[in-house]
Amino acid sequence: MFTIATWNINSVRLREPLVTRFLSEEGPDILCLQECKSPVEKIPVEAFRALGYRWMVARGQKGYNGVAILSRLPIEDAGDRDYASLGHARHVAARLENGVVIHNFYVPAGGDVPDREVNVKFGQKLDFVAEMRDAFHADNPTRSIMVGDLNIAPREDDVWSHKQLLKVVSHTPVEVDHLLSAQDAGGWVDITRKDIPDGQLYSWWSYRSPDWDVADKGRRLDHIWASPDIANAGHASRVLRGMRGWERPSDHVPVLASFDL
DNA sequence: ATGGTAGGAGCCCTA
Repeated sequence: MFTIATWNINSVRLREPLVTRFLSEEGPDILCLQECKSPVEKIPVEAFRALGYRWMVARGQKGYNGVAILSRLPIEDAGDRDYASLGHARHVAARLENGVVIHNFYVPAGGDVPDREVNVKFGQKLDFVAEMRDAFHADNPTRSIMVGDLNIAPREDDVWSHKQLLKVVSHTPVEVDHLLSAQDAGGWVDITRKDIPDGQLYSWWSYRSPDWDVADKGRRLDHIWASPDIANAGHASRVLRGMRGWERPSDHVPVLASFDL
């Protein structure tokens, strides 16, 4: 059995103390980070190594994006793909000794206007997810787990107001269609919603909303999916809402799951 | 219809 967590950290260097606190308190076997905003060589690996996280597979760039997989189980680099040819560090994969492959994604946020004719970034987001769909269709993933900040909240109960967010990037029908097509192409099972099927569930609250806890205008942007052959092994999903209230928090909180593999 | 906050780089971009 192992546990896996995904967390958009919004600067791994600034929030090194939060990462070490989380690793100490929760002790996931694998932690997938997004928005590290750091070249790989400047990620504070020694602090993580001191807590037993001896392995890291990462892709980075200065200032933007960046994905890393920290692990206290041995992992090897399983490559990356430049979805939508953006030249961004938004995907990396690692392989455990038991053959399970972990994909860590940071899907583009997509800008403010949900129209690719007037907002290039929205088109890039749709293209990115369409290429994920094509890759999953071609690869037919098995013994695989995919996690990350997908920047799309697919279900009505993944947002604070379905009606008010229908034209807000992250919950528009075209984005949801793209995401569900990618999920379907790989046969991926949404482990978080398999375990927590009912009710409002969020992993992100904007920095711009003070009083985030009371207002609770959240969205579920962070996901853990499993290939269909191992979906039954996934269980014990959690979303650590309380961490949004930590000092100098990320605007995202960790999502966790366990796998009996 | 608007503005609200945060991080990194470096006087503006992205989220």
